[in-house]
Amino acid sequence: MTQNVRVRFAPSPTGPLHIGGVRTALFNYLFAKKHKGDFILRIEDTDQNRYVEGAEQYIIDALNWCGMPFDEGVGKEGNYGPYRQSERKHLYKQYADELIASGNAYYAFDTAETLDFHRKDHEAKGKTFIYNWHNRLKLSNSLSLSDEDVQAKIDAGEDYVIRFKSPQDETLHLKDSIRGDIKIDTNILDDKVLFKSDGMPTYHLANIVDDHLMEITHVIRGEEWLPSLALHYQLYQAFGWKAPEFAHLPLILKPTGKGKLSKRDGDKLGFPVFPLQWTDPKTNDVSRGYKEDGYFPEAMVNFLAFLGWNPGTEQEIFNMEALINAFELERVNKSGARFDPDKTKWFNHHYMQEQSNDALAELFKPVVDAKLNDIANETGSSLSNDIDVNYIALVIGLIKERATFISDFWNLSHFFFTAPISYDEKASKKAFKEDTKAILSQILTLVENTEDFTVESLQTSIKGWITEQEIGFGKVMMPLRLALVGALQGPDVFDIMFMIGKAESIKRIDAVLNIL
RNA sequence: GGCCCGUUCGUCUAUCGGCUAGGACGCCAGGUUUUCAUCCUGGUAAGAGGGGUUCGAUUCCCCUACGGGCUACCA
Repeated sequence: MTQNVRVRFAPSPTGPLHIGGVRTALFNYLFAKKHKGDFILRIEDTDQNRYVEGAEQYIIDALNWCGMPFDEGVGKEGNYGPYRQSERKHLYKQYADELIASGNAYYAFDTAETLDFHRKDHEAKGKTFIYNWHNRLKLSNSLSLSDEDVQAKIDAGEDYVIRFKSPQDETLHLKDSIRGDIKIDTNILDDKVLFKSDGMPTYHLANIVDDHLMEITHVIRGEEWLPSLALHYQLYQAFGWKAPEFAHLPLILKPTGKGKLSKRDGDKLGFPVFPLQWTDPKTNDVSRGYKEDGYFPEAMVNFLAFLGWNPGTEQEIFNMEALINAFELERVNKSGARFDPDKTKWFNHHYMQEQSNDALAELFKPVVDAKLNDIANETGSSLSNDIDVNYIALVIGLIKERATFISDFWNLSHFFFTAPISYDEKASKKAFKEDTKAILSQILTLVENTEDFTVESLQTSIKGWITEQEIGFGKVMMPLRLALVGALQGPDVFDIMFMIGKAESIKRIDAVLNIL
């Protein structure tokens, strides 16, 4: 009987999740769903100093927006809760004690100042201070002090931490599903703090205890945890527990410059690094999000999946279901991936085309209403500010292939809703010639005389007239377009006329005739 | 500094000893659209360097260089 796959995403609520974190969550989610397993959200809030209000809810909202809901976690209690480490506080001490009893850990009383002094002192000599076998006995802990002294210190209420007793002269053989075998000499490992003087466990202890208690089978996390793997392996060994499989994901690097993508890069480099907008509760600074910038979650997920993973085929468009089917940990890369905002846009353009015109119209309608309202206020004219959503959907059908974001819509479609208030200068020079007035007045007559105002009949009558008169198409179509749109851009001229209707078409041609 | 991980077009990547080194984004050119964009076609551009192993290395090993991570009573 094979064990049911259980993976967890275990962020720390120190702020909004950035796309590196989202990618880690995504790979966990894909792996879980691929194996019909469970995806668990555990909040690692053992550092009370770094807790940020709202961060936890943000993480949950972000996962939901991306379409990767968790099966168990905060607010979705399963059989392994609670899922917030702060609420599991009472659990950890006994495990730390167990390690002391088995000789795998010890009490340490060194103050932060002492340790700090040693670190600075070593640094000044070009060395690194490591708290382990080679200097343990010179420091203040239950290995260097007598049992009575230790007891006395504890009884006196002196602060202490519990440290892992890292072994000497051993070679650890670690396994990582992505990187293969890694050998580590235990002599260079330090005696990490497992239990803090504030009564909270550190990440290392809490993580191992919870992963064990929650029966996590695969730990998929960022590469920044690779150096801790040796400690974690040893902890499983010390407890006599079976270790899960580990997979360390490559990091996401800045688009330009050095280092891994950081939370601050977004606002600096002009693209979002967060899935959703985030307002810092302390400073009120707002950081933009993919959602608010107009990205579809499918586009972000698709793009993120390809940062460090690929299916081995030439297919690049994958929705969540397809990703779940294709995903394999074995095909995750080892090297860090530079983040490329341009490619995200390309994905967004693709997913834009897959959206229905009706759904997009619902989203675009408020924008149209607001814009028309602004124009009405500015010009004093009375424009309808309640455009039929079906009309908007038709407009979107004509323009969406040229849009990457919904925010592109207005610039691509304003002439469907309101007459041009000015004519592009360069375009005017190109389109308005001496004979334009004569030509346009003829067109005006044609338009006026078009009984059934359809694209076909307009086409037949205008194109027919042009052919008949033996004038160049450009001489007619360019000024006509300029009259309707205000610039030399946009969809087919006849589509535009049909959409805005006969009266409005006549009005716009007339307006140009008056200024020529 | 120490330890660990990595290194193919500008970027994301394919290749699991035998290829004219493939695809995508970007960029450039042409075509469609007498507009603009989309779209289509084509082009541009790469296995860090040096040693091995091998009939043959981008692929395996070593060294160097470079990049990245970690080095907290943070996760």
